[in-house]
Amino acid sequence: MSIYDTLNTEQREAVLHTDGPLLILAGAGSGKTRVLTHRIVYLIEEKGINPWNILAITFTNKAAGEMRERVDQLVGFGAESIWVSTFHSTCVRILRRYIDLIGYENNFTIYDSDDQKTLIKDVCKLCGIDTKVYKERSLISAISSAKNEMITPDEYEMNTAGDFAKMKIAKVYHEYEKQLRANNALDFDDLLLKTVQLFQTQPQVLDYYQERFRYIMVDEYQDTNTVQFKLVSLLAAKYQNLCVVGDDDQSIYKFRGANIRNILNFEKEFEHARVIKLEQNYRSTSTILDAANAVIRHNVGRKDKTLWTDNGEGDKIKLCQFDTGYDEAEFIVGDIREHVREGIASYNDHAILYRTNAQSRLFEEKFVAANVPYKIIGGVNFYARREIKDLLAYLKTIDNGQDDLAVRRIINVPKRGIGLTTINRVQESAQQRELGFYEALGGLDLIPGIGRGAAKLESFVALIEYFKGLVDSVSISDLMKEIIDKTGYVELLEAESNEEAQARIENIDELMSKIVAYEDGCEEEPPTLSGFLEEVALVADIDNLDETSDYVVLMTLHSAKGLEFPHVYLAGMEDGIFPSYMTIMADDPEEVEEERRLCYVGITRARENLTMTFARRRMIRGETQYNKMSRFLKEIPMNLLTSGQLIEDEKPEIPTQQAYRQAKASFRTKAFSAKPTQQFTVSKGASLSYDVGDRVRHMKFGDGMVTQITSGGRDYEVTVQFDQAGTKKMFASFAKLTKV
DNA sequence: GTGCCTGCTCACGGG
DNA sequence: GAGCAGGCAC
Repeated sequence: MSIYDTLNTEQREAVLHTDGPLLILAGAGSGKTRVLTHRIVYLIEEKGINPWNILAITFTNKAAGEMRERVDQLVGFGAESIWVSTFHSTCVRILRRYIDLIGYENNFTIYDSDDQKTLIKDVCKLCGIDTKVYKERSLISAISSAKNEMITPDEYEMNTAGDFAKMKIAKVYHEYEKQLRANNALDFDDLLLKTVQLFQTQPQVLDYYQERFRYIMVDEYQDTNTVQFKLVSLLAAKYQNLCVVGDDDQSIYKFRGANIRNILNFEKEFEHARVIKLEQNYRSTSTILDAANAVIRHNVGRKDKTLWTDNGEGDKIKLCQFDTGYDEAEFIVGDIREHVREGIASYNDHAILYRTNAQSRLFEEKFVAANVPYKIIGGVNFYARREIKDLLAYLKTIDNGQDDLAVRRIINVPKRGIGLTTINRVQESAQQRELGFYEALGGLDLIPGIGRGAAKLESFVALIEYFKGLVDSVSISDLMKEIIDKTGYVELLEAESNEEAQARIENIDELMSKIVAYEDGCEEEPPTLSGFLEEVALVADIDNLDETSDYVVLMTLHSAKGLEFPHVYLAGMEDGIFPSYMTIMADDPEEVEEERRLCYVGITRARENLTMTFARRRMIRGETQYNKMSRFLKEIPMNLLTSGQLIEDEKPEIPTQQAYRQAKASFRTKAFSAKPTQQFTVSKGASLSYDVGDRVRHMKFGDGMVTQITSGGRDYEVTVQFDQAGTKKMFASFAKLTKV
């Protein structure tokens, strides 16, 4: 009996098909990871392939680590020389070796989205672009999609077709690229794009990697974008041994460029590609699976497949409605506590999934109050915190003096009396002399008007040079200790002696232990500063999930991809939240389809129990919103559901005639009562051009009907039932509603 | 040059 | 509800 006997027919077929292109359409829970690991083992043990010749690309570092571990358990030796990593890590490794061939230095810096934003701001200032008209966010996303589609600034410029806005974007794109290059920095998209450009312009490098990676496997293929596809095609062009695994129904990253055509057209791109479908689900009960199938069936243009299972029917899916998000959180936390108390399950058997990170807050409150261990994945990234970014900027400055952003971040942190004026003078002088910012500090006497600032700048340079002198002789952790010591960073925080400063110090301690952990666990022979900074740049929040710790996990539906839990709660199942307001309002029906796929992902995370919850009203950014139950819930057949809380047919959200009268009456009594304080509001209210029952228009939410107007102190609180956006409560003076 | 206040904008997802 | 730019006083 061999390890391959445990696979089903299709799985075995996929494992044994080693040569030539192969597309595995693997439904949720169909054992694709098992197939991939067994395939690697088969290549090594049965086909005698050198592990060195195998490349496996996963979606997260965590998945990469797990895959290596599993292969390691199955093969005698050599697992460590298989190259298993994410697209981004793979590219960084290649670029660190060869990027000098396309005009960068090999110790380039990786810019995260914060750095990107800072740089774009600078660029806009430089190009005289008003960021009120052209939002940084949209500029970044325009540039990012261009890069994902491998459109260079020049090409972008040629395709503007006289479109004024596009010409502006082209200008920004040009300048942004110039600055990145000057800073010897790459953004996330560049990591992929530059690697493709490297391969396209340096045939000898491409040939080296084609020879090296004779067998290539790509997981989560449905979420690859155009440039990733190009990368894989280039690498696989010679030997054609490319195996991709994906599920078009789980494609949820269109917003960051994922191109679903990569999976739908695989057979066209790679002729003679073998296609194998894995449709048997080993994870969930049939009830859960039926619900998932029922939901996803509403999408058009998907590869036809139906998941089935011979797991039992299991429990029905619990559907619970609550008054507020607060009640929702309380119920879920209580439910989990009960499971644990009854010994049915442990904390880490439970996951709470939601659409947006902001939803985690209510849960956090309740978990703290209930003293239940929990872990929130995502939200504010550890490495995005100010103190961490500051200290890392020191490391970046020491590692790559060309990274102007890093230098400017720390030149006056902690405060050393170098103000904006001085910094701007240096900046100007640097530009004129075509030097980097830090370089320009070398010739202070050449900078006009620098005056008293010069001495301060000099001592800053001396400090950095001192650190640079340490790099080769001390470890990264010792270097960091020295930075903290010499700058007095922690000392200053200690002096503040408040809770916030204390939290920052704790974060710095955590950074120190992360550095030490890197040094201990580093695979590269001597741990390098660049190596550490790169690991920091490429970690995902989900990489920090530890399944062996006993805590309830909270995360977004996006983060949950690839995971599974016995008990899953899908919270906030409301139109406007999930599917999100933006996608409902979008003209493109594809947007709601992507949300539906996300729902499918969520449902299929559950092994035994699924609970879906929604609230009638909930506070969103300080505003009370009234949402209808999610359209996705209505797509689930009734016979699969049970109501944990009272559920009738959906409660009509539009108040009855009677309620109208009541609302109107209460408006009148309030408005015309004799209380002097309210007299004042009457005069205000008299200017309202609409009344209960009127149709009004809102700039963002569109048209709707006023259902209630109440006096809320200085202003009127108006409740409007919008045609598209649901019911919203807002202050009259802010809402700027017009009668239609 | 620094620190504080205010008002404004922005809130979907992430390597 | 939060973070940030810009204005202002010191």
